[in-house]
Amino acid sequence: MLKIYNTLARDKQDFIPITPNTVRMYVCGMTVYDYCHLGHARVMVVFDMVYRWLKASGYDVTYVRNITDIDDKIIKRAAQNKESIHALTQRFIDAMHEDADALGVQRPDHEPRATQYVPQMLDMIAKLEANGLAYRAADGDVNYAVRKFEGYGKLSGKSLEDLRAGERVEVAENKHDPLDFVLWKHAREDEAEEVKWNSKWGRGRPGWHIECSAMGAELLGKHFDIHGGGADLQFPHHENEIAQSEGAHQCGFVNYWMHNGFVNVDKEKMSKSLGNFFTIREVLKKYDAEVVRFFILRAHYRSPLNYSDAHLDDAKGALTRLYTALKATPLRPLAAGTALIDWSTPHAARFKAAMDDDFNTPEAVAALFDLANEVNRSQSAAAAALMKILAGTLGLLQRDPSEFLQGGASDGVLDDAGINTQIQARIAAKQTKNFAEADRIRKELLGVGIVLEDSASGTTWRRA
RNA sequence: GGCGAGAUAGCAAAAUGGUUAUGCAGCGGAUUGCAAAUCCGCCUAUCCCAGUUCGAUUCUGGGUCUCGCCUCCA
Repeated sequence: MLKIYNTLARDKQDFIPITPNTVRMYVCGMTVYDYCHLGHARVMVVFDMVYRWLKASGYDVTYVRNITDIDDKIIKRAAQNKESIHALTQRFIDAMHEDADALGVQRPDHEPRATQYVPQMLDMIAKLEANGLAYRAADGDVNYAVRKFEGYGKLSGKSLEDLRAGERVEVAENKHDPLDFVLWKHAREDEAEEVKWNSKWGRGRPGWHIECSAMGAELLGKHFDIHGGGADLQFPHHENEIAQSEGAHQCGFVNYWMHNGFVNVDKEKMSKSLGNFFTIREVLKKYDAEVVRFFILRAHYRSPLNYSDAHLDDAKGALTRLYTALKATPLRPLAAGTALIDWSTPHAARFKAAMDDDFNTPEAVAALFDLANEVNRSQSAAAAALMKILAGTLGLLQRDPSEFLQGGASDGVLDDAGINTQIQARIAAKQTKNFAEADRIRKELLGVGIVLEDSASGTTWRRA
């Protein structure tokens, strides 16, 4: 039985889908005005892992991850760049897809863009207004009346009183309550026509929170199973989504809320404002994308994940051990697909128990290492095949081992042919017992990051 | 200030009311021409103080420290 930590309950709960064997999942995606950083990588990889595990568990999953392509920062950036909103967002959507593909992140079933669902949002705002939960303020904005929604604060555990008492809540005269948030922003003179839509409340554009409520309902229904995102979205974004969706539809919205932890740098949250972020493409210049994916999955998704080169190096070494085991043992030919996994075998059972326990990937990975040990010891083709299939449910170890071990950053000094020439020269030297020469060649290669490994079946190489 | 999460060996990171986490690093052995890889064995832990208990790293209370949210944030 799969258990999921539900932020709403602050506890692990048995996962029971609304419709048997079916899972409908929505994850808050990116605001596309810049390149994705490692924090975004974590959300994508974590929920890709969830998506894969749900499918491996036999569920028919519909996964939606939205794209926010209209918002203040986008408008500002486009103006700075003197380019259209559409050109800007399309550029960074393409970049995001490149990054996601590199990290082995499967495309969600739907990637709705906010700008394509404005009518649905307007519809929803109208419902909220009809239900007495929205009002048009003096400045022309349509706001959500937080005080009118009874359950406000149930996700984040905050009470309206506490929030109001907080020093950082701004007082805005146009709002009935400082915590009221914008559903529809009135059009501003200085903004491009491209960001203005007609509505019964006048020209304008949607507030941020309404897009997720509207697109979730459109693509998954008013009531669905899982909603995910970074822990920083818990409040106010997800709290507001609940207020909007339940307020408009007058029914339950999401059963399980999942929030992943941050990527930190020196124990501080990686963020744009602190300037301590690393973009995915920047990191991928130094590290293999699968190493980055492995680095993310080696920690539990709710724990903080500290980023540093030392940790990436460590992840690389660990992943190398797994691929080395696969390299040494031929796989028993098996068609892909989890239907062939015998979950009763000890390693598979341990792996499954770990994954079913709130997606405990560190424990699942530990099972993989134990399996690698067995593979190395027994040279069992079946064990190697099991290892690869289990890892596949995490999106790992699917490449040819040699590609992984020999790939990566080449310093350009030697190509494969050059390396093989050196290896042949060393074999010749060894045959004449000229070990000094053989060692010299090996040392020379090591100097350019090539490690030679002799075995009964010959000499192979990998990059350090 | 309000609310929440967490403190595990040199580093990273799980789990557990008593019994091996796991990876990297380190040490010893096997193997190797020597290495590397691999195998076998070993070493280094549970922030502090009380309490519950036959027994607590695990539960309870207090403390210290760290981080996050309360403003855009994945």
